[in-house]
Amino acid sequence: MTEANRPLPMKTDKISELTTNRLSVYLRCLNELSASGVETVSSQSMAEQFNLNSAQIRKDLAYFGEFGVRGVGYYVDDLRQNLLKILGLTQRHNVAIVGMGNLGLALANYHGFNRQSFEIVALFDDDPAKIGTHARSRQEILSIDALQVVIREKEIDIVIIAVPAAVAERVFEKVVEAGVRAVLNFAPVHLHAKPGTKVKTVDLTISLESLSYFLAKPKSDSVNVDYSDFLHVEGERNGTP
Amino acid sequence: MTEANRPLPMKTDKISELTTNRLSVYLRCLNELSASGVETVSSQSMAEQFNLNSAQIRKDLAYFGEFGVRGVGYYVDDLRQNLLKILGLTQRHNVAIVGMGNLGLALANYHGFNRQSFEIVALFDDDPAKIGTHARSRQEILSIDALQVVIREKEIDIVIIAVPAAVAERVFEKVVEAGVRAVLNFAPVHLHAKPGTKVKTVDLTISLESLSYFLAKPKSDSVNVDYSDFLHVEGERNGTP
DNA sequence: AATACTTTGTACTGATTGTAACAATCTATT
DNA sequence: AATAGATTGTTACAATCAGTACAAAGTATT
Repeated sequence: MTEANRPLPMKTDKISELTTNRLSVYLRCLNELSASGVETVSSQSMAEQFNLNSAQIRKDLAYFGEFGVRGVGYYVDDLRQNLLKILGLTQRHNVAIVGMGNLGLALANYHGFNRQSFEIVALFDDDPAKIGTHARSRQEILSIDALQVVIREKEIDIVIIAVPAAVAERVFEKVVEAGVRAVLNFAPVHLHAKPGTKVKTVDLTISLESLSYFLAKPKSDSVNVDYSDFLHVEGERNGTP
Repeated sequence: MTEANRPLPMKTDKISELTTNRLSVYLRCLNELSASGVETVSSQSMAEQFNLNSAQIRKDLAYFGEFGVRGVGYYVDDLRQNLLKILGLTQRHNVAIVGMGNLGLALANYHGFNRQSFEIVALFDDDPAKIGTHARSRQEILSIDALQVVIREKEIDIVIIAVPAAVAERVFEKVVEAGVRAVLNFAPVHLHAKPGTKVKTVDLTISLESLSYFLAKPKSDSVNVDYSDFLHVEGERNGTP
C-alpha cells in the first residue's frame, strides 16, 4: 500500500506529542531527500543521515499506518504526502499574531514558516500609535478590540500570542472565546487551557537559563544534544494535575 | 540549614534536563511570591498556586540539597537565592546574537530576558548593508568576520544563532572554535554538538506543526497542557545514538 | 517536657518512553 | 518457482520519569 490517499487511520488518540514532533522532523528530512532527487529511503539510511534511531522512525510511522514496503523502504514523496496529511498541513491555516512588539513584528515577517500551510492574515496590538500602521509594508495592524470579530471573519484557527506576560492570560481568554483552539504562546506565563484547546508555549527564558545551568554545573562534561532537541514540548504527561 | 551560601552540592551530573527546566519555573514562581511579600511557602501551596505537583517540587529540589524546613516549608528568598546559584544566574553571561534578520533584531531588543544575568554585548551579520548600522539605537552590528575575535575579547559565553538554516552549521562551527560552549539555536537544523558543548534549539516550525496536528486529528478532545509545556526540551535521552 | 500538627525528603510503584531483537513480507536473482 | 537478501512492522525489554505514601524532623501548643 503505497498510495498517498489512504483514509487516515485509527486511534490517533493516545499518540504522544514526542512522536508527532518527530514526525515534523521526519518531514523535514524527507523534504531534503526529495529536493535531492532521492526516491526511496530506508529507515536505517534516514537514521544515519540525520542522527536518528531507525527503530524509532519505524515505530512512530507505524502508529499511523503502513507506509513502507518491506525489502525496499519508504517512497520519499509518498511518505512525505502522508506526513503532510497526518500533520494537517494539506489544509491552509489562517494565523493571527497578537502583540506587535519586537517579537511579534519579527514573527510577522519571519520567512521560516511553511508558507504553503500557514498564512498570517491579521496582526493586532493595543497601542494606538501602532494601530493603523503597517508592519514592514505588509499587513495593517488592527486594534485588539477587533480581535474577536476578525478571528471569526477571517476564519483564524491559530493565534500567536506575543504580548507581555501580564496581559497574556486576558488575550488568551478572548481568543479562546472567539473559537480558536490552538495557540502558540511566547509569553512566559502559564495559560490555563481548557479541554479541547491546545497551548504550546515557547519560553525563551527557560531556554537561556538551561544554557546557564549547563555552564555553571561542576562537571560540564559531554552533553551531546542530538536531534532530540527538536522535541521541545515534551513534558506533558497528563492534563490535569 | 537555611542560608543561601551553602557550598553547591554533589552529583549534579545525572540530573535530567526536565528537572532543571522545572527549576526555572520554580524560580519564576518564587519571584512572584517574593514580589507579593510572601516569606515562606510550602511545596503544596506552591503546587496549588501554579499548577504543579508538590512531590515533584520537593524531589527536584532535593537533588541539590535540603532547602526546606520541615513543618514550615521553604523560605522564599532563601530558596530563590539557591536556585539562582544552581542555575548559574548569579554570574553575568555575555551573549552575542548572530544574524540580524527579523528574529535576530527582535531578540536584540527583547526585554523578556533576565537582564541581571544575561547581557547582549555583540550583534553580528554578514550583510554589508547592515554592518555598521545600529540595531534600534543600541548595539552596532559587526561583521561576522570579527566573530571569533570579539567572542574572545568580550568573553562571550552564550551565542544565539538566528541565521538561515543553510549557514547555521558553519556559524556554529566558528562559534565553537572560538571557545563558546552554549548555543541557543533558532535555525531549523540539527547542529552537531560535540561533547562539552550544549545546543538548545527552538524550532518554531515544529511548534506550529504541532498545533496543526492537534487541529487535524480526528478526536481533538481534551488536551490540557499544563505547566508542563514550559519544559520544552525534553527528549534528550542520551547523547550518541 | 510532652504531645499534636505540619511539612519535608525519600522509598516505592506505575506509567511512559526509547532501544534492541525478531518474525513477517517484499524484491531480486538463479 | 524457489531461494537469498533486505527492510518493515511489532514485540519484548530496559531505562527514565512522575506520582503516591510514609517515615523523619521540625514547630506550636498544652
